[in-house]
Amino acid sequence: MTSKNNNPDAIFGFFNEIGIIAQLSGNAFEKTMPDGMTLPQFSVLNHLMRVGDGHSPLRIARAMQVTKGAMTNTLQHLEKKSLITVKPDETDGRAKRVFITEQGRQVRDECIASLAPYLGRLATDISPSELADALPLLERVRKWLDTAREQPSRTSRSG
Amino acid sequence: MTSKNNNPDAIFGFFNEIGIIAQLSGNAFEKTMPDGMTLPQFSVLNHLMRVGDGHSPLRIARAMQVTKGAMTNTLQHLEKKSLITVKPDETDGRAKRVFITEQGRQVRDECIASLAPYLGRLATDISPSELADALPLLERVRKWLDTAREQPSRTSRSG
DNA sequence: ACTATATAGTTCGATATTAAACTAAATGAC
DNA sequence: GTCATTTAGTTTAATATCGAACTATATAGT
Repeated sequence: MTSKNNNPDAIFGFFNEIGIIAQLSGNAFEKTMPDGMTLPQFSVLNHLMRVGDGHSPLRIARAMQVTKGAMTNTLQHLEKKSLITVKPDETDGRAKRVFITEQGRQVRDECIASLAPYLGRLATDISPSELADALPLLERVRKWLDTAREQPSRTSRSG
Repeated sequence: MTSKNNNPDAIFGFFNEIGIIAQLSGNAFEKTMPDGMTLPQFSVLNHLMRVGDGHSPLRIARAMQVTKGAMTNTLQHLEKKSLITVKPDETDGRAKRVFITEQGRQVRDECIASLAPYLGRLATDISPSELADALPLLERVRKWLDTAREQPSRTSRSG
């Protein structure tokens, strides 16, 4: 009887798995992290290292696909731990600029290091190339969702 | 220089996309939902319809891969809205049994119905069969995470 | 029976998320 | 220059999550 329309089922199953994986992997991640490092905090730290720092909170929020309120929260935590510094933007009085500190770099490196054993175990059972093969579809889905989200109001983007 | 070790990158990218998709799809889902229906609440409702009701909160929590605390919270919300009823288990004084109400069934059906247009738009751009093709890998990853999670303590499972 | 342990569920504290209201500064109309 | 609109960031109120502490019941060992 479930063959009536299998489309919804496939889509549903897909997003259901995605949701559970996100949750389980996030938990596993934070459990391997030193201190009280959380996934969003690490993501920002990692972002600052990869694409460079000095950008505005809003720009980082868009890159991470979270709201600016969420980014304010995350940045406040990181700043309290002295892993980043936030300075006012000289040329724009309402903007700020985010910089990673030396301590922030160290912590980020430690996080990556402490993650290695776990990733190694994962790679033993599920080959990274398989994961890589799935990436194009995931990116397509993510971009579709991102676009669909902005269709109604067409705010933001291109920040 | 990023070619030094591409394994972590592939794995990282995979889970990063997964995380963002989970977040965006969850938001999109809740935006199309009537009332204040949330994804976890709907998931429980849907679960009760698909596998049948009368099970314990802990069993449902395990099926959804969340903690029992999270399930307590979700069930309390659903019960407040009269979408489920929770009765004591006759044969086990510390357990409860969860039942979906008639109103719960209706709301669940309305949720599915209100979701259809969105799924239709999605299916136009990304074929459901592509999503279905990705399912086996996702399931494998999910199960791996689930197993790895329980390796240290070996609690629960098989509820 | 008594005691120790395990299980079911709740509560608490920390974290996160969104959406919406709000403040402050920049930009544009005129 | 003045006023309206947009943009950057914060704050607030819901919701959710986890993990750990806690209560109550069941089970096992002796």
